[in-house]
Amino acid sequence: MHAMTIGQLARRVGVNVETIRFYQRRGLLPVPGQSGRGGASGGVRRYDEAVFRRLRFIKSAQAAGFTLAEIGELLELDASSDRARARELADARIAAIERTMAELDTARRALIGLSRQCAAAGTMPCPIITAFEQP
Amino acid sequence: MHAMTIGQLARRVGVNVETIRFYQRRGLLPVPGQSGRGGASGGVRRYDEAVFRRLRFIKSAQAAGFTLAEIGELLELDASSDRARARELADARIAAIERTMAELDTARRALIGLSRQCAAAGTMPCPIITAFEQP
DNA sequence: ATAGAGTCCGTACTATAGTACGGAGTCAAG
DNA sequence: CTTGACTCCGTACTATAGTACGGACTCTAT
Repeated sequence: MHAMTIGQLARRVGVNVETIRFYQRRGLLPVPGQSGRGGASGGVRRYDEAVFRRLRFIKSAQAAGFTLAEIGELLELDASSDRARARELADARIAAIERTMAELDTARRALIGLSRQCAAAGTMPCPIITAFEQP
Repeated sequence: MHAMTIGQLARRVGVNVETIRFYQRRGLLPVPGQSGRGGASGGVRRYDEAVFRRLRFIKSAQAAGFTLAEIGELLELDASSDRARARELADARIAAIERTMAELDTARRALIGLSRQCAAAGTMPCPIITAFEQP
């Protein structure tokens, strides 16, 4: 199941081929050597399970809200096994997530109330619009 | 309290002067006429309460997760009083917020568990790193 | 009346996360 | 042995939301 081409890898993880190349340029993914038997540098690069897992790692971490820069750092920590720093990053991310969630919840409650008011005809200026004019 | 300069307006709302100019270019804020007594087009533009409220609206809506494009639409709806469309936008935003919150909560729970595991020394490969290698 | 702060305006640049394009080379099947 | 799909690589472009810069002008206070 290993030794995929870039296209197979991309399909398997559900990303664009160009995205993989972009991650390579950013140093997030290794660039395997070409398997052009002979010499110089011809041939198609082959990707193994390790790269697959690494790419999946990037996508999971991204879903957790890490930026590519932070993910890069996590990947380096993997090599250096600096657990304290990894925990630091995780804790910072948890705090950021909690702040974001609180903000989103405020906005959500406000919008739900507004949508209901708006649905109930009668009030003349649209409450959704006017609500945001307050501080 | 009205008839502010752009800098006063910016300070009052807590944005950069350049940001106001940017919103003007995007058509989100009106560009008042210059008050250069005389003629042509010299002088400093003056901003009144209406612009202040509009700018505050933009910032509030943005905090609720609306993009500038959506905010532009909301502002146009204000003029046309298309309540159904405003409600549509609000409801779409509520749904998007709820999806985001669910995702963030999943990530948050995962990170909390990982951070705890990582803190409890013993496990050799850092769990924060390895966890993201799973699907 | 002159200095200094602030404004006007256009253009250019930043960050983040990709997407798209085009030519050259490679690989597998018919 | 050629066709067609895929890959390689560099460069360029996209979207979103601003920031920064520089010269000319205006306004206010001393």
